[in-house]
Amino acid sequence: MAAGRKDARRNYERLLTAAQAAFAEHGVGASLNDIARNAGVGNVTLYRHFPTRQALLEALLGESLRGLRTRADELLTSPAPDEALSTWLDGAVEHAMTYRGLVDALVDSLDDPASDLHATCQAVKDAGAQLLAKAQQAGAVRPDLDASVLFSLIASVAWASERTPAHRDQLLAVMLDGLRKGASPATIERAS
Amino acid sequence: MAAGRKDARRNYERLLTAAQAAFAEHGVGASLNDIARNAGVGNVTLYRHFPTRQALLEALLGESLRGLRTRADELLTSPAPDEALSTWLDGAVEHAMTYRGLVDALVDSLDDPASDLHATCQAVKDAGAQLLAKAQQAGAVRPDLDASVLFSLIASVAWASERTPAHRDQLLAVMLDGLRKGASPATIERAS
DNA sequence: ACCTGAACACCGTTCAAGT
DNA sequence: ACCTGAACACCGTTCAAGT
Repeated sequence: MAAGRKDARRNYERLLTAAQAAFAEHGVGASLNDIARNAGVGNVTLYRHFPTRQALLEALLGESLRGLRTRADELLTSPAPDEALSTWLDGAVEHAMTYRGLVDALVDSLDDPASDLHATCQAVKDAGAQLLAKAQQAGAVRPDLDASVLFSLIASVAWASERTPAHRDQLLAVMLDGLRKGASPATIERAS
Repeated sequence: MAAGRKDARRNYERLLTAAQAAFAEHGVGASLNDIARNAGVGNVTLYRHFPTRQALLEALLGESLRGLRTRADELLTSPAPDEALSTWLDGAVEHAMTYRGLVDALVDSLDDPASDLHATCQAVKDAGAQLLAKAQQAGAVRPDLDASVLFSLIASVAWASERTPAHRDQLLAVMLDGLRKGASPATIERAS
């Protein structure tokens, strides 16, 4: 959004403001027509600036989500890798709960290289990978997990917490304890 | 569906068959108009038999979901409460993954007493409650959890597993280990 | 009683023009 | 260049009639 006509820039900003309000109120499934109308703009103008819903989410949340990577870099210097990972996971879950339904979009984007949110989600996943690896090297976290599963864990806790906010702390606690190398071995017995 | 006109009964069956196929293919968000059309029936006929989408899901899955309660009763006699709970949770997660998006409907129904799926979800939750209590009494599971959180845990694992089936076993393993009283019980007060 | 086709108010997306 | 109103094909839901 560097150059361009003055009204174009103004419309871009108006659309972001309206989208932020709509997503906050109705979740990420909010009507795009409503967003355009509330921005005082034709619906095609919205589509030109943001070809997909993910593009809108990326514009609104990309910077803040990529901030999780910076945060991970800081936490990598921590002397307690277990605690560093826990702290980071707590923040990641919080970010994934920014809007209702956001976590669905994030998970879908990670699978879809064509999504406008893909690179951002990948950055979050990579940030988690580093903290996970360090905690695993320190023997604080079970070794049979990779960053992909860690992303799923964040998403699952965020998804459930979004629906039942009162459960958030306990869901997180169960996940964190489950990540730690327990006294009981990792393998589970499935009915055969 | 005991009495009624012959064509009404036939339409009811046809709708269930079409709904099952549609949900299996497109998830629980499948078009109701499509279901009616594939059943060779007017759309209003669908609405009369099944006033809501949840009513359709209840008709398709109610019996099988309530089977989780019977299964829990059986498992209550097991001498290993920890294993009994794990086995039951594995099955509950499986049931919640029957259709794409089903877990969303289940969680919503539990919160909403007016939902046609509410009683069924409540039965599942109650079934889990018994196994959870027994495992907690045996000291095999952390005491700071109730059946409501357990339901959220099932739902969260089912939700993530549905999107990434390859993660299912590991997500379940992390949850099960997190449920167990770990060697690092930060949140658990010890009575010594 | 039980059914149906057609209408209604939405949705996302794309069109043909306007300045 | 950048914009807009109107159209298109959908959706769930409800209508006015039909047998």
